[in-house]
Amino acid sequence: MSAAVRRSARPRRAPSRSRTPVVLRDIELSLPLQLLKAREAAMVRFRPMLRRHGLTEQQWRVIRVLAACPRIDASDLARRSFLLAPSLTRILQECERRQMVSRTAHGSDQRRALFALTAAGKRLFATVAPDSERLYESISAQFGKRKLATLYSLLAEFATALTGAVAVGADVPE
Amino acid sequence: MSAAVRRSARPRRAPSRSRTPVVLRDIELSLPLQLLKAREAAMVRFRPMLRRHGLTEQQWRVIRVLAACPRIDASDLARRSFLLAPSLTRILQECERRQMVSRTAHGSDQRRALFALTAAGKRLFATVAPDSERLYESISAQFGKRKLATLYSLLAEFATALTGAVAVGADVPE
DNA sequence: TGCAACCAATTAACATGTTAAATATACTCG
DNA sequence: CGAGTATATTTAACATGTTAATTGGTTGCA
Repeated sequence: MSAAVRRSARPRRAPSRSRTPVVLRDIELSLPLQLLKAREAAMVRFRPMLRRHGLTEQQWRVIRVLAACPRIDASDLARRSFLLAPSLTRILQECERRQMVSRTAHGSDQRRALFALTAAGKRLFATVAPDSERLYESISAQFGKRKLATLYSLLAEFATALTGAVAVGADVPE
Repeated sequence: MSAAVRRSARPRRAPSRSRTPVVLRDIELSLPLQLLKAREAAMVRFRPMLRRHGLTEQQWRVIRVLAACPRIDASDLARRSFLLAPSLTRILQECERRQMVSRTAHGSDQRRALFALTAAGKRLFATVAPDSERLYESISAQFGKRKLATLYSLLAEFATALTGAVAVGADVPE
């Protein structure tokens, strides 16, 4: 309240916009932060389910990609699961140790390694996938399929606008 | 090419949708992943700038909040900077060590600690903020202010729809 | 052929994310 | 007042994020 008193005692001036004070826009207008919050709102639902299956979010991303792309090399796997190479190295080591993923040599290029789901890995995927679908559907229903589609579209546009335009893309083959 | 040959040799069938195979929707339809990609598209621009100033993304989040809320306690700071308490503990320790942030006791509640920017912390903020604004403006211009506003709005709706509805909110005062 | 530039994957080092447990202080109600 | 409960912060332990450096293998080309 004393603030209000002091305010009325101050000389009036136009509603800001005169100087350029060293005041950053409110942190609520940080897009990275809002993207993080939205992501966390979703992950809060997925994480406990994955945890019950003994998986981290990133391990599950790897398994999902491997379920769709058998015998993929580490670089492609990193690109598709959107993980950095050092993270992927550790994750794959753990997945191999737990016999979910197998590694084989790449015939012609000895630098590369090829990865695939083991039988146990496939079983795990088949077990987790329905739970994942259920959660996704419930989120989709709660938020609205229409709005969800719009959101996807805007996110893709945003990523394209920022990366595609400056050729920072992750998808430049050959 | 041999794949194309084999494909044409296969018996034709309706475009799926008959059984319910253990095939999760394509990973490109993972909202958490798309949110992460969009966020990364933006962070790729901010990180090098922050790094030049010797800051991590999270340290900068803390400093921004402190610049707007002098003398805030750790719980509020965690909420507003969207950091988990253990992360915040470590970040604040480092910020104190570097004399950017000071810690004082909370008069009535000895459990709490109050934090504020030091003079050096304020100078740092004043130095970094304009760079941050510039990058934000360039992103805003590149993506389009109209679309950016729509995106913000959808993200907020999404977070509210998912957390507000189940009272997982982070903002329940008193 | 041989070396220089390049490339895939890993390692290193440090910061943060995530969950659970520990510590210390505050509150509450008998 | 005091045991029991709740809250604020920290610590612990492990997984991942981030950048830089390293290790082996490949390729182009003199």
